[in-house]
Amino acid sequence: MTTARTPSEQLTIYSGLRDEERARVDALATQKSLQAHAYLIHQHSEANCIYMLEEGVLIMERSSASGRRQVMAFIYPGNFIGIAQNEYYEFSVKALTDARLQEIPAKAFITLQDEMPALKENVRRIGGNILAHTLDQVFALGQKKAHERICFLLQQLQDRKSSNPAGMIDLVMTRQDIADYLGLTIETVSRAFSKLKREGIINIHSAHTVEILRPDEVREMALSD
Amino acid sequence: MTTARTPSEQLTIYSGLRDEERARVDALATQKSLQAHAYLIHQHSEANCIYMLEEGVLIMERSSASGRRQVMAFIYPGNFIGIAQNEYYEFSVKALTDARLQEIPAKAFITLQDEMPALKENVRRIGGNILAHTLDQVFALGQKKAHERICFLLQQLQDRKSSNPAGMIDLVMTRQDIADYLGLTIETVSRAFSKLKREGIINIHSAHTVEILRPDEVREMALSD
DNA sequence: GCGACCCAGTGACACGGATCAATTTTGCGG
DNA sequence: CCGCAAAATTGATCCGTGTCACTGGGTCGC
Repeated sequence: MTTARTPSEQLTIYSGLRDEERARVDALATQKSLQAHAYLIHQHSEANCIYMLEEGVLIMERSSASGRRQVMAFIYPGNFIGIAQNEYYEFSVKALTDARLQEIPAKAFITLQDEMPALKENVRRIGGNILAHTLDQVFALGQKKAHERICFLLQQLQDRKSSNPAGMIDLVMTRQDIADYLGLTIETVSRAFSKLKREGIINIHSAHTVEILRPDEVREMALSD
Repeated sequence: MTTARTPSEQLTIYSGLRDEERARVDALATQKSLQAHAYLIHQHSEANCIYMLEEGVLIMERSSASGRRQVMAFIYPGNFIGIAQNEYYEFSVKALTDARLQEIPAKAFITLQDEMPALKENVRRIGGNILAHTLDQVFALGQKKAHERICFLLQQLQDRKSSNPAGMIDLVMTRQDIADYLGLTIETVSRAFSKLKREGIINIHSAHTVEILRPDEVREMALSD
């Protein structure tokens, strides 16, 4: 979803649940941890579990037979995986950093929703947010130029609570990951960053740390409505 | 979703419901009809209803302040609108032809799901299909060349039961609609069609009727995994 | 501390798609 | 059936991004 639609308090499956209800959800969950570069999900595998990320950053990607790769999302703490899934995952999920997450069996989770309307409602809304995010991405890929797509990404990262204050953004992912997320090549990503820096819109402290100097212009270019 | 994932029988909110359950859903619905070019939904309006299309073809689009337009989907009979929506619609929906649809108040529909797990499950799966479709579109826009995107669209239209037999496809939409769906210009769309025709992959009977001559090659180019 | 490797940045050039312009075709109202 | 307007096609040219090649910098292992 775009910035304006993002509520300041993060929506989770627990939102608005009573303590005993939370306990029932927690009872289904098991802790899981993941090392950097390890895979959590392989494309086309059965969608047996849903996941909630607690710490670290993951990347969701799809690769085609012809070897092309599209990054669908970067996943940050508080985000969910597999919540709007049918029989099979249609993407892989890999850790960019060491990560810690909760794993919940999909079947049991779905059953539990039948008894807990509040939980069902949370899931529904999370699903809505995921779709909204994906539609924003469609707009960016279909309509935006390279430097605007970069702003689209920067704005998304900025909007996540995990980002540092004062417009400093930590780019955990590589240029290749960014390129595959935005439908560009690494060279074009690099040049777009340079262009934004030349124009004084951002500052590049290191390849993985950029600072937004003119947030209004970044937001303007990122917008899709 | 891609072809392989499309079940031959169409998933609706009624799938697997008992007669008396269907009746309860139907009790919420009101018939609505729409003339060609009329709007059903305006971007940013409150998401009060969900819709099921019974007849005709609709287009789902988003326009930005800068005047750019992205078509998110073409909607055919049996498809749903607004089922994975949060507070506001983030797109407009317009009729391409005269259309007839069922309108169901969102609030009541959500409440009804609390009492009917089978209904809830249908909605969940429809939501999953919508997301899958949107992820396919992300892949196409991010990774595919013009003529491959055209095949992507042709394959989608082919997969809908409403299309005529034997590879004949009726393009209800204009070249501009196609261009805005695929992130191209009308000229590029036109040239891509010509190229596919030149190569003997399709035949163009009229601007709005194309025939797929080599279905395997079309599918191959349309695939995203 | 040195070399190897990986990642990022940049320049030269190529190419696909956008833009601009002209023409043809289609669809529709009279 | 004719005439007009809108839609689609086609050609010429331009521009943004991709491709290829090279360089620099950071990191890790030895």
